Amino acid sequence: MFRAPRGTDDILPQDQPYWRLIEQTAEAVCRRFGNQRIRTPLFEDSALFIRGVGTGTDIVEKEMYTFDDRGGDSLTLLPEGTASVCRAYLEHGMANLPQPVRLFYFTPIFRYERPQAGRYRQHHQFGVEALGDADPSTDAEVIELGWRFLADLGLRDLTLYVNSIGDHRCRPAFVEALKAYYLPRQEALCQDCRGRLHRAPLRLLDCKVPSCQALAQQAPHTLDHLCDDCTQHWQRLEGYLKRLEIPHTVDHRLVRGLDYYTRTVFEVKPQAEGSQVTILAGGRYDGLMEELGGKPTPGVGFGSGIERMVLNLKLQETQPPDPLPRPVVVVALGEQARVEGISLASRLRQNGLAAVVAPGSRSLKAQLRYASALNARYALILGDRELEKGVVVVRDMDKAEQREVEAAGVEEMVGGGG
RNA sequence: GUGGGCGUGGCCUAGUGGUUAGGGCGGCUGGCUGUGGCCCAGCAGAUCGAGGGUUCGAAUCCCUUCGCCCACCCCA
Repeated sequence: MFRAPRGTDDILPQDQPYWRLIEQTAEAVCRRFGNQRIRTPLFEDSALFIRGVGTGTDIVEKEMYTFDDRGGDSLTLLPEGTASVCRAYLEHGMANLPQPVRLFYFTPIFRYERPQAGRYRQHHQFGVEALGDADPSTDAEVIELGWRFLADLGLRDLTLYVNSIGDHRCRPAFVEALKAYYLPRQEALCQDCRGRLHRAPLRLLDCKVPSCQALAQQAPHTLDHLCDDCTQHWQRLEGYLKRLEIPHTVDHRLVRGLDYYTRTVFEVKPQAEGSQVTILAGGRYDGLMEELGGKPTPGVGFGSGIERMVLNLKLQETQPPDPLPRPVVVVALGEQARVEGISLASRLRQNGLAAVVAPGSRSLKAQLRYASALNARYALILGDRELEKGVVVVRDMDKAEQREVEAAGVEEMVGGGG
């Protein structure tokens, strides 16, 4: 027996209402904010991600699905969404459009990691990017978009965490300050953190080991080490968020895993305790375009995990609307009637109704049972008698009433019930 | 990569060494020779994840392996 590969999932019909709700909500919010949809390929030149995401990151070091195609090119399944969108921006000269260019996308994301609750090797993200504007009002706009999206979805008890991690000018000094703080305290760090001290010092701040958390509490704050421009950017952003009445918590220990972030970073988590719970996260990435070979172009955006939103909707017992129409089921007795039944169903569908033909070679009883199981509004019964008289028996499955109707008049009879 | 839990028909599950592995849901058929939902009956469907071992005898005990889940790492 074949099974879906580890860490992948079939999204079955019963879950589609959740997905539809999320996608429709996202699209509606984007429309209101003036963001347009973009679809990029599922794989890209491997170098795009190596350059964009950063060579030191776990994603690049051990999580990418990379392969050589038959022409010898190294390709990689998207491990995140932003790099592709930036590539498209540069490739299509979007710098010539009014800035910022506001985009959104839905895409599968592939990362080779051990699956667990809320984490998959293939998951799906709704992402938003605003490209070409460095002003903090754009950060605020993107955060507002994400916040409205989650609110419209009906997710409750969410917390928005924000922080600024500075830019290429002030971050090096902060990292030095951080090291200066931690070096004399190495003894107290967990094994992982001793390694981080040299490889990824910022990550010391969000270690979950209690002893490390205690140290992180006292560690230098990024906000105290920002350069003037970054400070001003941060203060203006906070002002906008307050004016927009978007509740947020400043989290000094919020850093992000991808190298390209500058200044603003943010994350949204539900109250529920757990680890794989971030449902939306993003930030500003002013150096990314240049890194990808384009002219320096600022950008800010976020990604949100659709599976995690489905998870949370289910946890809080939100019932998504399920607009499945109740079908009309055609019940045919005998081959002659079947031919007519198939054509009758076809006519109904062309008139916009949902119509299915019950499986043949079954008794009337069994076909009606089938209609019942499909939650049919009407059963249309066709047998030799009806064929002779040129009628169809229309059975109302809810009222358990039925009557003969001229074959030509069936649509009207049944039209309102779909 | 590391640690823990769990693997019995499509789904849920009983069964902790002893005759043909039991039940529920779901599926199909029948209970009217042209009438559903309830009820009743029947049928199909499991080499008890796989391999090896212990034993007169293994779903049950031991070993190995694979898979799933959860957690760490990291992330949406």
